[in-house]
Amino acid sequence: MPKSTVLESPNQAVACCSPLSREPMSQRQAVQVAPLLKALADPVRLRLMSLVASHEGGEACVCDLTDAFNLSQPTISHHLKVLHAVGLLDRDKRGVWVYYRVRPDALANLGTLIGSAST
Amino acid sequence: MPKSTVLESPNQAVACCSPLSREPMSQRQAVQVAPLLKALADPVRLRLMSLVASHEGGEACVCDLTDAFNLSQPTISHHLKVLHAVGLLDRDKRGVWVYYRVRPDALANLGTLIGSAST
DNA sequence: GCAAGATATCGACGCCTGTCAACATAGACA
DNA sequence: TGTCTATGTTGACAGGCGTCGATATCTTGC
Repeated sequence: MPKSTVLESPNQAVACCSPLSREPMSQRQAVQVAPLLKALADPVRLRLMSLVASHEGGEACVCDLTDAFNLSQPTISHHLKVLHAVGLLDRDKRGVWVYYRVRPDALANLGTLIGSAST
Repeated sequence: MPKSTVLESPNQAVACCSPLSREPMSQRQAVQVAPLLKALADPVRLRLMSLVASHEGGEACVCDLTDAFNLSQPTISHHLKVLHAVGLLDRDKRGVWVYYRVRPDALANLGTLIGSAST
């Protein structure tokens, strides 16, 4: 049984932070949030997130995604792994296929932290 | 050589894009937006943005910022240049001091693009 | 003019990252 | 069992990035 050293995904850490412009961000917060943005800060991963999010049913299998790029399958798999590691994508294996789905609240929390667009 | 290919700052490009989850992002859009996120995807630059945004008057001079980090002055200057290059920070030199200010709408546009996830 | 201070640029150094080819794994089906 | 297909992992490579010390540029004041 794992001990309770929490080891939460970066996605979890964002919800606790007030918007960027609200007050000076602590180094700890910045170190937690930066990996999330770094995961998004790539054209391929941005399109992957968008493709998955806008795909019918809110999910897409890898075979759908690889066709949209002129990249090798391992490269796409690598990018999906990065997005999954930081908690932006959920992974669901059904039979031979693996379906990815945008994690609820992940993008919303990030958007709030950056823009506080809610105002 | 190409003529007047407008050369707008990445900041401008974000406003035109619909939210991530709305429809599949084009490669062109992704290539335009990624640099903005990449500029934010660093703990030091995240804190710099936050420090400037929450500083009194909405602006801060470099001397205020360097004190908040255990980093050399050239390093801070480099990070500020990155944020300024993508249009996230405005730069205003007054006398010997240089004041940085968060560019209006920059963070808001980014937040809107990222957030507003699938309802 | 010169000196001092604030900020930017340069050159170099390790480290990280995106990409691929090759291989590995795992399920479906005969 | 074995083969086929979908996906992940490994190892390697080039290029990008964060950091620093040294240096340059600019502004104020003498």
